[in-house]
Amino acid sequence: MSELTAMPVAVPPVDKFREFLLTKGMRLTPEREAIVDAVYASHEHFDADVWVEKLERRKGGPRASRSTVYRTLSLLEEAGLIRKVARSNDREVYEHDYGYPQHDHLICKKCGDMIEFPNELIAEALELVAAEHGFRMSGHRLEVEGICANCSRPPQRLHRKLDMI
Amino acid sequence: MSELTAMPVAVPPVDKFREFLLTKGMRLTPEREAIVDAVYASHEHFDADVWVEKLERRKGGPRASRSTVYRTLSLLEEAGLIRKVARSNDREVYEHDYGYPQHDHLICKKCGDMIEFPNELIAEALELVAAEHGFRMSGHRLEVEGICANCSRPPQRLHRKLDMI
DNA sequence: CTACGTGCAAAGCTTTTGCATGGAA
DNA sequence: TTCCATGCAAAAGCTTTGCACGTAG
Repeated sequence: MSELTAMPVAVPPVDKFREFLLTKGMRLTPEREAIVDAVYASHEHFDADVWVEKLERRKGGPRASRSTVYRTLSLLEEAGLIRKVARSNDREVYEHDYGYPQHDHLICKKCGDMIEFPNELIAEALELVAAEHGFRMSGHRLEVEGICANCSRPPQRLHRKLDMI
Repeated sequence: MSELTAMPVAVPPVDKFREFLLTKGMRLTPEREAIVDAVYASHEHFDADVWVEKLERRKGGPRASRSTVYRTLSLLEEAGLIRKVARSNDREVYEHDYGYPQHDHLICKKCGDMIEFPNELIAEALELVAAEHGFRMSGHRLEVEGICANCSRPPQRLHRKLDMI
């Protein structure tokens, strides 16, 4: 997630989450808080296993079991804090959906890289389509598949000068 | 798949498939043919299990095992005859990608209905984005999520006249 | 005292794979 | 004879769930 800049947010994710939980009569436990913190510590894409690995046998700080991680990710999604962007290696890939501008992804079939791009144009087009169909749109998932610039470039030698001889 | 009209195709799917298999040194077996026929018998969306159920213990006509169905669907996808459109109930959902105009889907979270819409605008936007990034696009998958017109309409009585009293 | 949460292990699912058998070229 | 394919059953992998135990309120 290198191209787009994070937007400053008024309410920190944790608070947003606590709020959401309240409306459902649930609590912000240390485990849940640990997961939100972890997830929002960086803007990288991630899957459930990333946090299971880090939180299950953690030394310092609160731990969280595999079940709790999965359960909490579902809650975070429901709360609108994260969203599923794609599938990779049979795993759901998530990213922040709060405090971050709308975008979609070009996914390289070769190296697996995910390139973000802002999607205003597409979002507008979708608004139109939805309106036409009386469809109350709540979100979308767009995965564009292909080969990225790097991977489609023919392999080059490290020392360009040699080519000029 | 009710909104868009099928386009007449010069080469029938089976032939297209046979052609594809040839280039890979593979054969069009009765099992494979049965699966293509089944898949192209209607324009409905489908998942692997649909055909496993129908073909595994079929009485008349050629059968095909679960493995063969999965393997053949992969081949059909590779051949460009079908494509994955979405996931539903943890299953990949496919549709025809040959002899059918390009489109994407509005998916109703309530009734699960998938509404197709032509996607020229979006395709164009994607061409642009891809070009900007030197990305060689080979396809995309767009799932628009929300509530369809039917499901968002408040429940109505069958006899409208009663409402007019 | 009641309701919500956690962790563990087991179950659930779809999809993939190894392997022996069978058949086309 | 030599590959390619099939079918069966087992494996793989992620994700979900049942259950007993804790604990906040």
